[in-house]
Amino acid sequence: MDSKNKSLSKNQQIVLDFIQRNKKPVKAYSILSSVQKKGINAPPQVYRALDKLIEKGKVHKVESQNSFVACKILNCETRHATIFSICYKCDSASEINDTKLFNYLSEFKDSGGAKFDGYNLEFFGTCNSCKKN
Amino acid sequence: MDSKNKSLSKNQQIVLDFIQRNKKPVKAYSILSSVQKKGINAPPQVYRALDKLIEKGKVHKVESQNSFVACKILNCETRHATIFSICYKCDSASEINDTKLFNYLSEFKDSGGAKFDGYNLEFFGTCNSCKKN
DNA sequence: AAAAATTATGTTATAATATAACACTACTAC
DNA sequence: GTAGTAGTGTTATATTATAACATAATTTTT
Repeated sequence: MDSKNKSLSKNQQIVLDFIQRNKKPVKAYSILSSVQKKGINAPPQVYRALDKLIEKGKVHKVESQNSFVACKILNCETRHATIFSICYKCDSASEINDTKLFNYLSEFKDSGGAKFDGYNLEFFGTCNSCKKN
Repeated sequence: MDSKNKSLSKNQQIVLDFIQRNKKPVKAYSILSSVQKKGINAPPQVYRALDKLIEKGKVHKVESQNSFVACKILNCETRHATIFSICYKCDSASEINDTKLFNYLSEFKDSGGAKFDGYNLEFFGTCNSCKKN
């Protein structure tokens, strides 16, 4: 077992393993049907695992797709500060790890001068592999 | 009828009127139940109107809430370049109209140097009225 | 180590969100 | 004036997510 996953429960680990095996974001019911052989039988088991994995920063939800993707940033703790680029042709999503943009958004203040607690940014475009085709 | 809404169909106008009357984002089925007296009876009628209103830039979808809000930016044509601040206590959402941030995101390039076609940014925090309470 | 509190699991049922498919109508545009 | 496009109405169904309840495992406190 991965040392950084030590604190995960059985179902959380099963769900995370599956998500990590996929390059693209996966849907909750796709997770469900893929882990039924491991003893996870019903939607609440998947959604509960997802909730905890998101809390722990292991997984992010791609809001515009209702899908879930593993965080590739080592020891990511930023539950609520995510930046994705999403291909509208093939639905692939990759996390953007751009320090300057990250800082810009983290420091951004509302009209009253107060910072926000978090953000979710999704860029839409054509991914490199779809551009070639 | 509002001149800038001239090209809207009957159902589109009914749905937009309802959304505009609400300060907060509204849910599709809440729209449905509110416009049944106007002759809209079924979900597809609402979702089709929403799709067109979004295309026309009159309405934006708040992805993290599955809700819909009227665009307050005059003659907004930016279907796919939205910035919201969302209160996680009361679920209110307001569109942020910050030219500098807008430009920053519009000019942002992926690792291959290509611009994106659009983006959706949602900031999360406590709105001013919830801060007071 | 026993009691209490927290976290996780398993299960059934159902709520909430969204679309497919089909028949028909209205409105452009040439 | 007919061909094409956009809009409407309807039924049924697909997809996404949670409520509610019973039980078990783990951790924390005493």
